Amino acid sequence: MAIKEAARPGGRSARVQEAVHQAVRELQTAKSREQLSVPQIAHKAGVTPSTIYRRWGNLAELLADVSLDRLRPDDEPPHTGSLAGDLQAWGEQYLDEMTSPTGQCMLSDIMASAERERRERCRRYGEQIMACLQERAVTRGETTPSVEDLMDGVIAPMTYRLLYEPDTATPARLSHWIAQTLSIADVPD
Amino acid sequence: MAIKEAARPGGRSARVQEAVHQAVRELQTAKSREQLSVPQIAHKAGVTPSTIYRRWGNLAELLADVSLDRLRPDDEPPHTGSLAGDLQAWGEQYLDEMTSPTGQCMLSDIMASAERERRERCRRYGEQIMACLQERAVTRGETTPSVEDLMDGVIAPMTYRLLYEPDTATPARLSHWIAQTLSIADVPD
DNA sequence: CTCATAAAGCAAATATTTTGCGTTAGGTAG
DNA sequence: CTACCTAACGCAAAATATTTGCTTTATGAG
Repeated sequence: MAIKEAARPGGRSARVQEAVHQAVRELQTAKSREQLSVPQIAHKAGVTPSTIYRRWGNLAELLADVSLDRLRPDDEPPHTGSLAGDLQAWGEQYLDEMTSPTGQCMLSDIMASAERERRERCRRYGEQIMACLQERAVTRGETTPSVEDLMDGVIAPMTYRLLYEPDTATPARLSHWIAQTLSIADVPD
Repeated sequence: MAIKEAARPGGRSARVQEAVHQAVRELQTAKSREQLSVPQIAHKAGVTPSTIYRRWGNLAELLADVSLDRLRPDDEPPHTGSLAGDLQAWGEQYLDEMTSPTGQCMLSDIMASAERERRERCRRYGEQIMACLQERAVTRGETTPSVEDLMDGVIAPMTYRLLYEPDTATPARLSHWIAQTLSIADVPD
């Protein structure tokens, strides 16, 4: 019986996961983090609390899982013709997303997770974007910093401010970080 | 009756806080984060759980409070005669501290706190160090980046890696960040 | 189709968190 | 120094959340 909801062909386990994630997402729009609880989510998802506890361990891990799931790159970052432009374009929409109440919650939930693995994935996400944009630049023949320098020069300050001081995570500062990082493109390691 | 334990003259409230913090610190050396609980801490501190719930709200906030308390600068960062040297010296001991199991827990606990205020304090801590070292440099007549550029160029990548990829938070990379940040000291904003 | 297994349901047992109310410590004014 | 006043604490009952042992069910392999 592979056809159940015509949705995801993942079997029962996948259906449960989807139902729970969905329940979390819906509840998050209505209630604040403080008033979310596992039994409540379980009820909305049509499963028993013990299913959630056995699978995710606790509320924090579940929320982190859901948030990380949402982080997937929706689509390819826009092409602007230059590395600086690509970085600015991608970064602006990312900042916009992450300074919103929803985005800030996502970041919080992810950081609150004890699982090292989760932060790892979060980092890889940024790294993939940087690698993608950098490769485009290389293809165009631009001289570019290493992916590592892009992480340190752009992703790091962006993330730092999103976490510690979201009001200062602005497009203007982003330009600054990009300019400085690209200006040292040819400084050897 | 101001003299009670000859310890801190803060009155009952301060005594309770100290007892609870102390209990947390002791338990943390013996048990893992998973097996810490409010009732357990309360018992060790000689208070009732409701006292802790009323004052801190929940375990996560209490742990964050204790961790942040430990973050206070023990003493003035060492003088080396140059900004690069001061940054490297301070940074190395900070990396050392924060890559340790204890340090990683502190960071986790702080990031898990919902209180924006706490992260704020965490940021100010870094900012104070940078401001201090920068002022020394100015006094010596060195040309230096702004405090903000130091935050973005040194603190941000350091923090990013401590949080997301602690194995790569190394003194060698620190030198790299410092060198690149100081090399753009005279680039106007 | 049948069997083996992993995941879910259920419900009882624990543990934690919240709450109402009485008590105490510390501060302040008289 | 004494007599309040208030914020914080203790206590214990009630409400919730979490864990756990056992049963049931869905899925995939043979």
